[in-house]
Amino acid sequence: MSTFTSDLMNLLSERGYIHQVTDAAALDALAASQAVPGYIGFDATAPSLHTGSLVQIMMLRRLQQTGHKPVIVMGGGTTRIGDPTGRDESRKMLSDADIEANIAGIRTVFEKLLTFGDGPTDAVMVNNHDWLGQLGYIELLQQVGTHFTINRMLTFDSVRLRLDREQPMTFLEFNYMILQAYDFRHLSHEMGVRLQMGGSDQWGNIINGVELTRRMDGQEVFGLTTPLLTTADGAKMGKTAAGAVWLNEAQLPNYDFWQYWRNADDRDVGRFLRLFTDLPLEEIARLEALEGSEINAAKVVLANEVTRLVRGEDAARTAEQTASATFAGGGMGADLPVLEVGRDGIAVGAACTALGFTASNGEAKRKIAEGAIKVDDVVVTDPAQVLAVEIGTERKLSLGKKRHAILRGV
RNA sequence: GGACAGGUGGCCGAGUGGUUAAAGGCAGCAGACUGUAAAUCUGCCCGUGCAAGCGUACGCUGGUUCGAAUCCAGCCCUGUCCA
Repeated sequence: MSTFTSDLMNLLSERGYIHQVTDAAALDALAASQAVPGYIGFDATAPSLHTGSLVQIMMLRRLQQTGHKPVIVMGGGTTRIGDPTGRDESRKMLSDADIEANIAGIRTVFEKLLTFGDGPTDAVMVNNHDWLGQLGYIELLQQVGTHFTINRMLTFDSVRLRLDREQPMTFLEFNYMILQAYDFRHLSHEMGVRLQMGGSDQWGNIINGVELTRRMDGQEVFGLTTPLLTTADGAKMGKTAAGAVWLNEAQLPNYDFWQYWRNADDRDVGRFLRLFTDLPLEEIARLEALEGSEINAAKVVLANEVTRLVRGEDAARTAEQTASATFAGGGMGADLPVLEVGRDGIAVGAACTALGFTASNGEAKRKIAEGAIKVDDVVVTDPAQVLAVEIGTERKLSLGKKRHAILRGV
C-alpha cells in the first residue's frame, strides 16, 4: 500500500485515514517538496467536539507530525447557517455569543493535540466568520454564486436526500455548500492552504472548494477524506444512547471517556489504535493479534492512550486505576462518581436516580426487582431499603456490572 | 393563494369514538452466558405510588360526547401538485 514518497501520505495511508483523495500522486509530490498547510472545518454547534470528530483532529495531528501545517477552521460563519449534510431537519439557530463560547470550548481540545504558534508547522485556528461576515450578498453572488449551477447543486447527496425524503430544506441551508467552498478558496488565496480534509460525507463540499479555487484563481488544491467511522456493530462513532462521547471533560468525566474506549468492540481495537493513538504500527500489530480475553489488555492500552492524548496523563492514569480497582479488585476507585449521603441515609432507588443511573424512581424500582442493583456487592431486594452511610466512610452502589458509584457519608 | 396528503412515545410506524399508557420494529437498560467484547435467550422500557389508583401524553386552541389520538371548527407546521 505504501507507494508514496511523502511521510504524510505514507502515514495516513498505513494508519487507515484515507478514503478518497482528489489527486493522490500530486498531493504526495507536493507534500514531499514543501510544508503543506492543510485544513479541516469544524462546526461550532456545541461547547465541545465529540469522538466522531476525533479522526479529523488526529489527521491534523498527523499533518503536524509529518512536518506540515494544520489549520483549524471554526465555522463561526457557517454554523450560523447549519450544515444540511446528513441531517433530516434544519438546525436551530445559535446566537453569536453561544458560537463564540463554543469555539472557546472546542479550542481546549486542539491545544492538547496540536502545537500552536507562528512557525511554519505550527497550528493555527481561524474563524470563517472573519471573512464570510465581510461578504455582502451581492458580492457573494457575483464572486462565488456564478461558479455554481443549480443543476449540479441539486445532485449533491446533502440536497438530494432531503428532497427524496420529502423533507424541507431552506434556501439558507442550500447556501451552505457555497460558503464552505468559499472557505477553501479564501484559505488558499490568503494563507496558501493547499489541502482540505474531512469525513467522507464532506467529499462533495470539499470538491466544490477544489473546483471553486481552480475557477477563481487557477490554483490546484487537494481534497482528502477519511472513511466514515462506524463501530463494528454499525453505530456512529462517538454516539451512545446516553449521549455523545464528548472530548471535553466538562461534558463527560474522564472515567466515562476512558470506559468508552475500554468497552470497544473486539473488531474495532486495531483500527482504533491506528487512528487514535501514536503507538508504532508494530506494537499495534502485536496488540491486535491478541485473542479471546487477552484482547482486553489491548483495550486497556487503547483507553489509556486515547485518554492520555485527549485528557492528559493524569486523567488516563486515574481512570485506569479506578477501573482496575473496581472491576478486578471488587473495590472502588477515586474516579467513580460520588454521592454524598447525609445522616438520614438515602433510599436505594433515590440514590440511583440522583446519580443518573436510572431516569426515575420507578425505573430504579424495576431495576431492583430485576436484581440489578447492588450495595457493597450485595444484591438489593427491598425497594424501600434506606442506606445509611456513617460519616467519613464510603459504600459502593452498583447498577449492573459496569456502573458503580461511591456513597460517601457526610 | 388553491387542491390533496400528512404532524402519534428517543427514532420508525400501527391505530379512525370506549376493551388505548397507545400494536409492531429499532435504539436503550437489566438478568443469564462471557472477557467490562460480540452473538443468543429472558425481562423491562411516561411519571408517581407498596398497591388499587392518580397525574400527564398522540402539532396548538376550542367544541361535540357519559367517553376523543380517533368526530367538528379555527390556527400553526411539513410535503406534493397547481397558480
